[in-house]
Amino acid sequence: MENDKMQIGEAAKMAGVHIRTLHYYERRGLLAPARTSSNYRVYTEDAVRRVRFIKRAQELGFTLDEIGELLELRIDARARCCDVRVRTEAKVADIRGKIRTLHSMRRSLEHLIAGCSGNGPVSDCPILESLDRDGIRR
Amino acid sequence: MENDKMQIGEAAKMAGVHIRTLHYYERRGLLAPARTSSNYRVYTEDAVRRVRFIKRAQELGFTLDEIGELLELRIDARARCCDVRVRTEAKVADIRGKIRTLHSMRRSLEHLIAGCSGNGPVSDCPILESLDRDGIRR
DNA sequence: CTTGACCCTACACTTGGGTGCAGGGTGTAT
DNA sequence: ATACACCCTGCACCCAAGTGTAGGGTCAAG
Repeated sequence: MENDKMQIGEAAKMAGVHIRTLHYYERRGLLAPARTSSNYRVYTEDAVRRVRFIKRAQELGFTLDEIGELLELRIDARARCCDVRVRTEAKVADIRGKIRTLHSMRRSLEHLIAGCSGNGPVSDCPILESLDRDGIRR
Repeated sequence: MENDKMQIGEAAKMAGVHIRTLHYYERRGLLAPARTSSNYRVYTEDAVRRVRFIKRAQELGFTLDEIGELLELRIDARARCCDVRVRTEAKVADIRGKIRTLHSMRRSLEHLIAGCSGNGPVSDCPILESLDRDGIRR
């Protein structure tokens, strides 16, 4: 019955994070574990699931602030599914923008590489020359 | 003859950066301007070109450390063009990896959105449920 | 000779997500 | 009773690439 109560070390291990990360999430308001009489934090399996939720949302590109909002939405009974959907769509748009930027960076670099034989002294290097002379090609 | 000598304010304006950025680059070892007798920094047009080089390389995704290496290569007479090319190719590989990660993040989020009607209370939201339950889909 | 624009250094602060360490307390097994 | 693993707090530090601010010094024009 009480076997899902654990100390911070075990909770950290189960969630796959550092103890200090749990401290940190608590400071950020993402966790609020109970305490024993000797002031030890007590975590439940729910808390561990919550931490896994946080890590997965991070992998999906959400910041801790955004994750905090998602967690609050979950608690707010008036919140609607579409609130979550809108945030997720905004994050997708965000990611699209990052991908576009990286694509143009990659194109520019590939262009530079194509103009470089790889031989000769660095003084003749067309890559360095181009960085000297040109703007970024988009 | 001496008309390419300037103070930090003018150099910053010409390079399109903040004065404090030039201080910072100097601390990072990317610049080493001469000094007047009253300890004012003196920049040449070469220095301004160097700063523009730095900014362009940053736009291409190089860190200041990597840019420092590129600048040193330029000075090293034994350095060969292919040294620069190798670094550039590594950066392209790096960018490819970032793009792949972002693509998988986007796919996962789009998958979540597709499963969400946008209606109903948040307690039924498939997006939050999925974050609770699943790992990231790649 | 004073005003204003410019410069100097050193230090602290920012964002985001933590990590490290010191100096203490707790709990249990031997 | 003491060794050992575990926990607590608070402060400082890390990365990158800067920005902000205080408290001074320099220089030219009016």
